[in-house]
Amino acid sequence: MSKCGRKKYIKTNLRQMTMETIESQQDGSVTDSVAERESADMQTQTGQNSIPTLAQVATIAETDESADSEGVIDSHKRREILSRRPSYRKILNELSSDVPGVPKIEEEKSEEEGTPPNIATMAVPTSIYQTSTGQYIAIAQGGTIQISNPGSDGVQGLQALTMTNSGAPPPGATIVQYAAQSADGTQQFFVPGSQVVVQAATGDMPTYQIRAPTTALPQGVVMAASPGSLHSPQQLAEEATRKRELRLMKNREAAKECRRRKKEYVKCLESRVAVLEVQNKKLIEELETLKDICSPKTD
DNA sequence: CAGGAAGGCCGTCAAAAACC
DNA sequence: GGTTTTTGACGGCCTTCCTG
Repeated sequence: MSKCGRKKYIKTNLRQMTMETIESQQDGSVTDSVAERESADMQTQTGQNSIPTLAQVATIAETDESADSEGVIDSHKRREILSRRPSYRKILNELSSDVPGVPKIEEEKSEEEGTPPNIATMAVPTSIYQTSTGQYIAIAQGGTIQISNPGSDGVQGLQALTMTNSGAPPPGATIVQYAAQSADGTQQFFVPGSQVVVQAATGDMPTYQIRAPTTALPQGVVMAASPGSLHSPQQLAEEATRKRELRLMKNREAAKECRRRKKEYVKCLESRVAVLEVQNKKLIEELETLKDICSPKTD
């Protein structure tokens, strides 16, 4: 198996292995779980898994090995074999409802990621726009504008502005416009509600102002209108690009969140394994004690 | 110290699941 | 049934550790 193939194999089977471990322990089988787990770990690392209950994994392993010799892997076939389980959140929440003490994965972000002190409220954004310098502007329901720097991690770096005179945008006229640079060295973003966000171009800490729009568009303004009002192929292309970037940004964040949940899920399973191992050990000891009591030596 | 192996993290794509 | 969310898979980049 190549380095990459091996790496992917381990990644692919991690979740299935841990789930099987938990499920087998839930069956109530009293075994030497430590030895078994170590054995399973070895099998995972060598890619030679042959545990009967992991028929799917074994199939993958065989496919993978034969693929190494043939040099071609049909990823679609893999997908078909690896039927998806419910989401980590769902599994963990089901686990936690069965077993008290197992933490739930909250719908909202956990407190450790908490709200930065400079943000009063984190309203759910209804529109997200990217500026020509890569910054993101999110416009929330209450007229709050959040500006995020691309280099920042997560919500850190978000800045909130509240529009004092935000009226409802004209129906069917959701328009965002952004300019590369205006003549006075500022950057301007035109947002729904006929507002203009102006970014000062100097200093490490950019400043933003909400202004009433001037009658004429500044030089260099690029307009991205709603699809219904698009005409030229260039505008269509820009709209498509904007949509794609928005989708990519959303998916990037979703992937981050998914990985965070996955880590939490794995942590939870590991702690659960530890608890069950202790339980198992106690039960074995209890069994031995009872055996001693019930079968006294006959001399 | 160079080079390879191993593993972690990230962005992206695509498909399944969930939602409305 | 269309849209959004979630997640497996993949490839790339980076770091760490080990070996010659």
